[in-house]
Amino acid sequence: MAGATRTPRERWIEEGLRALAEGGPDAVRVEALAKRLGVTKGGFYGYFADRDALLEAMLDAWERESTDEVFQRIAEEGGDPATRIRRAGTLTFSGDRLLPIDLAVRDWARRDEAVAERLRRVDNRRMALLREMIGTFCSDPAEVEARSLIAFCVAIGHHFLAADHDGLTRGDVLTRAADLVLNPSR
Amino acid sequence: MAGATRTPRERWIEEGLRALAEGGPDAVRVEALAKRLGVTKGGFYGYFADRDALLEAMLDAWERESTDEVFQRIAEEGGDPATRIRRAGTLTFSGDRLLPIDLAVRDWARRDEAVAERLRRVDNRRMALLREMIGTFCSDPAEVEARSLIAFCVAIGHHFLAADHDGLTRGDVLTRAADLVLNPSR
DNA sequence: CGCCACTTATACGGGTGCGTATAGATGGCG
DNA sequence: CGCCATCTATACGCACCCGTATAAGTGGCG
Repeated sequence: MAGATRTPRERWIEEGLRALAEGGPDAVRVEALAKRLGVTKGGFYGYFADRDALLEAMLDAWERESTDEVFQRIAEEGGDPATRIRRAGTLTFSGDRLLPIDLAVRDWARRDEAVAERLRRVDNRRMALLREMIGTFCSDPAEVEARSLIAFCVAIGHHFLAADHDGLTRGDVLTRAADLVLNPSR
Repeated sequence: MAGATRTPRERWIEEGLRALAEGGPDAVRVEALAKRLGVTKGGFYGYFADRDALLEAMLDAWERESTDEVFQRIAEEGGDPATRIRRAGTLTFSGDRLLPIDLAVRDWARRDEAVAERLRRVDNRRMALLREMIGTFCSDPAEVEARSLIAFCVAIGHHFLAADHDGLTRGDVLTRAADLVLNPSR
């Protein structure tokens, strides 16, 4: 039918990331992506050797997007330490786009060593940012590391928690928790 | 070949949970389980209407095992608040058995509302325990909630983190983090 | 021992998905 | 206009998996 409308490589990657976010790696199926793109899988194998090649390309895109781009925007804008930490968290863990992908990758990494290696690179850059920020008000290196780990764990972990908070909203409790972790006087 | 060796319902559930822990819900396949059990799927449908029935039974078993049994053992043994929190964490999140299942269920719950509902029940019981323990040294309800959330998020979240700690081990940092969260003087 | 209930093996139809092969359609470019 | 590279549709073989039907094997019990 078509031939006019090209379906470039990037579109396959983007649709793959969407599938990953919604259903995990097992949901990334060539024929399903093709259907959502309105084409058949005919052209897919012109861009990718096989399904694994797509998964690699997806991880490449995710890794770049969730480190370089985020860090660039953090650097451009300014603000005090706590504000910058919150902004980094917002950029990475809020948008409807990156967050679900991030969570899916984390679960994926538990079963695939290559994915775990990529996640390590990403997380180490984020932890470096946290250390830098928290180091501005905390001098004990061990405590800096502990507070950084706590902040990171809360930012990610709360998405895996289903508990209620007895009248309080999750947002309320998170705000209070951030005060405890990111406030020198506590 | 056999007929002597029965493959009771519980064995299917157990093998299903193992598959869930290793590969997520999509890895729970009737024929694959049968192969690992050394039988064919012939007998499976005598115990379960279909694959979904097995998944339900698996979740039933997990829910009971990770609440009632853990809480019973916590109650039997004693100890001060912080010790009991740590013991609860140890029972649930350490053993090689329950932990991977727990993490897999958490990711599963992001995509299945019925699973999320079960997880909510489990997490609420765990949060209640945390509140009780932390309430013994902290009087502000909002702070109790915040500290409880932090403790829970760290216990779960650190398994989804791949960051290194610059000379320190993850265990070192976790110990320090626990001090910060579970210590009244901090 | 010999029957019966229970468990299991085997075979089948239907469905989905991967990767390949091949033919058809399109748009740019000479 | 007409050719060619590029993208696309279709069809195929293979493999996996679900759920069902049916036959064969086992142990317990009379």
